[in-house]
Amino acid sequence: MPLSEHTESVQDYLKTIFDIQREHGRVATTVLAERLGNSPASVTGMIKKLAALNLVEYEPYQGVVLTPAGEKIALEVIRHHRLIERYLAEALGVPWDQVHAEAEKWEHVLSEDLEDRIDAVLGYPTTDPHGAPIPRRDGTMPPPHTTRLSDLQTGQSATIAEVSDHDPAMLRYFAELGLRPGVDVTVVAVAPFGGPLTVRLDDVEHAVGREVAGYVAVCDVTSAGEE
Amino acid sequence: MPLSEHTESVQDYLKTIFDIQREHGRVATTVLAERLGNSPASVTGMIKKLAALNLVEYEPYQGVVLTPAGEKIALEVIRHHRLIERYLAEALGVPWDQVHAEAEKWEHVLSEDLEDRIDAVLGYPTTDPHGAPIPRRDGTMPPPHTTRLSDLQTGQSATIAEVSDHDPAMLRYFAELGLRPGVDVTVVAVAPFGGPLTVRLDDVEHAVGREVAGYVAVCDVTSAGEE
DNA sequence: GGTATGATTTAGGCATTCCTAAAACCAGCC
DNA sequence: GGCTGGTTTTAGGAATGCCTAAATCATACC
Ligand SMILES: [Mn+2]
Ligand SMILES: [Mn+2]
Ligand SMILES: [Mn+2]
Ligand SMILES: [Mn+2]
Repeated sequence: MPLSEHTESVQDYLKTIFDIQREHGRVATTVLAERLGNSPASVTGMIKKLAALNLVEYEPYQGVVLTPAGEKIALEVIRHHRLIERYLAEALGVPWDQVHAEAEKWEHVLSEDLEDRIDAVLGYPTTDPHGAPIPRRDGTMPPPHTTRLSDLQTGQSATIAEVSDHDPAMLRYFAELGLRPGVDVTVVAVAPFGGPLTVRLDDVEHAVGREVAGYVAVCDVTSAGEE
Repeated sequence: MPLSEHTESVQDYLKTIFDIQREHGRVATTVLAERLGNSPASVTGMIKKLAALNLVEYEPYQGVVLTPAGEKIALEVIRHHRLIERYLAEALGVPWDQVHAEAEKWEHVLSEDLEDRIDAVLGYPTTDPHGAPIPRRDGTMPPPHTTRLSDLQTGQSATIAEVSDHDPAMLRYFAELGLRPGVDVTVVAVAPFGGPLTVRLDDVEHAVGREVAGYVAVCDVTSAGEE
């Protein structure tokens, strides 16, 4: 049952359900509708179809959860998406704030053969340009990074793991700051009352809003003085 | 009015009408239906829609001709298609009998920005892997080659200009023969009663059916003894 | 000039996927 | 335990693009 057995709509629903499930567990109709930009009524309709295809478990009024079959397809679509983003950035020089839109369409028409060729040309990468993990061919994927830049305390250092890829303007802002996956960051100060963080990137200090810092995931956190 | 203003279906209709128009002039409903794999009734329906959009001139029972607006879109789709084929073959090593299927889908979701990047990476190519001309950005395209390999007489030589790309099995056959655009070919013998041609390619002689030779266009024809 | 034949269009339907408006449901609160 | 506000589903409909079967048309031939 290759990807092409399902419509673009079904693929996008499953991918989105997968994303929401990672954050919220069970997926409510309204949340899914909001994320997809469709009306809740439309989402109820499609959800019933997905349930009939055994791609989600649906409990009326209680939202949905992916079945193993649904999750498998979601991971295939996400693999396409992230491999394409990586390829566009690396091989064709597409700016990282534009790769998402292009991948959103191409992901649905990429053949398995071309997927493999792209994977090989890139040297079997494990993350997309925003640091998000690329699902493996066998349908496994590393767990997401749970620590956010906004969780760090004054004096702590970390490595940027992943940035949110849904707002192109925010991505351009991150690029200006030099804030990209793999770069080390140190929190110099944290303003009170939900105020900004002052962070050092490449020996330059920047003040970053608390909310924006919530869109950045980090790893390898160390406190001042630690190894 | 970018390509994306029109559905994939409309794009494929216009592209196919353009192709048929090159060969037959006015495009009959049945011919279009045959080429698209749709029923004639469906084609009549879509044709009316295209006429309402001013993309074709439609005379009931007399078929259609593209308007300038329709031709412009057709050429944009064909440009996408052929640039993609060239890119897949050159940058990703996709065999030339497989590029068509991949391009058929991707052509509809390629952004203008990515089109330009691909064009630049390839060094602004003028033909696809099968030798077909790539329409220019300004919507112009060189005329097709009209002389076919099957038109040559014994003793004549020529250069392969273009091969038909619609039958993957035939493309694999051509590849085996070393028959590809740019290669020189000499007709050693022509069998009577519509029989095969004996041709020399790379100093090796092959017998090729008359019908198959009709799917190969040539240029720079010279007769034996000529310069 | 009538007529058969094939090409084309019309008629009626179906599947997808979306919408708005109205009804039904569920949970938290008094 | 009933109200109520927000969530979710149902009802009814629209657009797109395809189908088959049944007219209808054009034209080439007798
Ligand atoms: Mn998508
Ligand atoms: Mn991404
Ligand atoms: Mn196509
Ligand atoms: Mn081609």
